[in-house]
Amino acid sequence: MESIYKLDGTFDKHVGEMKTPVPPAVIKRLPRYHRYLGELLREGRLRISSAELSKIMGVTASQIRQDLNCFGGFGQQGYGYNIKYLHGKISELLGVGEGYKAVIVGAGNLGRALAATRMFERRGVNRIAMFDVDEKIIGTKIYGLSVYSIDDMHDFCVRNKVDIAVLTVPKEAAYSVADTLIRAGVRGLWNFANTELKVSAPGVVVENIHLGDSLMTLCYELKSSSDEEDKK
Amino acid sequence: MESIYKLDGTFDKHVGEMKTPVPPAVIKRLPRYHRYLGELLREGRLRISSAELSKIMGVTASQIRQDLNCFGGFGQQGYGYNIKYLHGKISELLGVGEGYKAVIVGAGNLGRALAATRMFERRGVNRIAMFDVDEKIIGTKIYGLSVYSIDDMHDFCVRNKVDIAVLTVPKEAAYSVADTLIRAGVRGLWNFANTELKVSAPGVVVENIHLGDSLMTLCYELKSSSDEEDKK
DNA sequence: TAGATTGTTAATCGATTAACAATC
DNA sequence: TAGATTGTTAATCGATTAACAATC
Repeated sequence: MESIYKLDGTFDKHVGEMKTPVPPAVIKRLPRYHRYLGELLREGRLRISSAELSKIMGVTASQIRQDLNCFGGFGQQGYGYNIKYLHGKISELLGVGEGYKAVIVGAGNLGRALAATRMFERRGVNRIAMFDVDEKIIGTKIYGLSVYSIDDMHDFCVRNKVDIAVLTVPKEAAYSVADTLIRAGVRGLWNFANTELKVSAPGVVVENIHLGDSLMTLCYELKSSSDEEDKK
Repeated sequence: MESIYKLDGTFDKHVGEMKTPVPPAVIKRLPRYHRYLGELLREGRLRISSAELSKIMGVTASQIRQDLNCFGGFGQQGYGYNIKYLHGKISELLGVGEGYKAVIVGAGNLGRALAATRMFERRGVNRIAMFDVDEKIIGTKIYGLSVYSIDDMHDFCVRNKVDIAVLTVPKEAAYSVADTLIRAGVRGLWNFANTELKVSAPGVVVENIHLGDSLMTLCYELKSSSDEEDKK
């Protein structure tokens, strides 16, 4: 079984031309592909077929091939997909390795929890500071991250060209904090405040997290599954 | 402008017959409707038209009417929707008020953060305990919740008929913890461990949370929006 | 070469939107 | 009643699956 893949992970075939705009449904699935491929990579696997990946991920092989083809021919007939190459390609598409700089605003429980994870490094995002209003913790370090006064946030973000802000503030504060951040040039808001941030500033993107929605979905499924039991 | 709605929120029209199975796309939207309607309710609003709600939520009025009609005629021609009635109906559908009992497994940063929120009460879910392996915190209380040894988890869950477990444990522990919980009769797993729990036990439902996926999506959008800027 | 597996087209399915008659 | 707004059907759009020819 021969391969056109070279050792350095490059590819002989002419690929990578972005064709039509990538469907939103495909984009939503990319992080999941990225996760699974990363795992396979860590296991030392070199290649995988759409059929095998489909079994692992619980989707159809057809969907995998269709999805990956939105970005150009990543695979090779008779061989499958090179895991390292594919993982790298998806990383690229998702902006891993862009070296984005992030700050965490709000050093409460959730802020601390996020400060403690390796989630950011893993995706090439650098956390460089935390901000809070609580005098007692300003000046301290939380998991290696310095906590500054929220009064210094604007200047800090301008000076350090911060790309992303993680909002773990009370919902009453969300809009004013977001406003300050956007005026300081921050373009990505990851919002955990208990409100849906709607921002119209051009070039600014927001990802609203609603854990409560997920809890509700769980309750719904729990209820549905009980209802079904009852029917029997 | 008259109304068929009575003061107690009931409804004269014959409604509520569940027709065809509700499309998954609609179910995914229900928590969001629930949130917005809850907010309108707190603002003291009594009724709303699909047109107005569509503006607030950023979806089409057509979709709202289509969605709500999956569950029966909740609205009234010429009047709109009664907010209290509609909110209650969606609560019911989602299983709010079923009085589910939940435990939090893992008293790390995220576990604490979840213990501190009012997210559970708000949705009628009662947290009744936390579990951890750390001797130093076993026996203490975190935001009013007693922390027990994970060794006692099985018996506790059986005795108290626990419905839902929130997993904030290291990913290495996730499967063994999940296994213990399921054997103790827990039927809903809300999984924050950094791995996708696949459970085949009948009647057990799992909601996997991958915050990292959301961060990646944010990076993707950030990158796309920069790319667009560049084009100009 | 023969076998495996992709890339891609065509068919199916489901979700969204538009339009308007029904009706409050 | 007249105006407003739903419920519902039909049209459109997008996403998924199936199938197979291309090709490594």
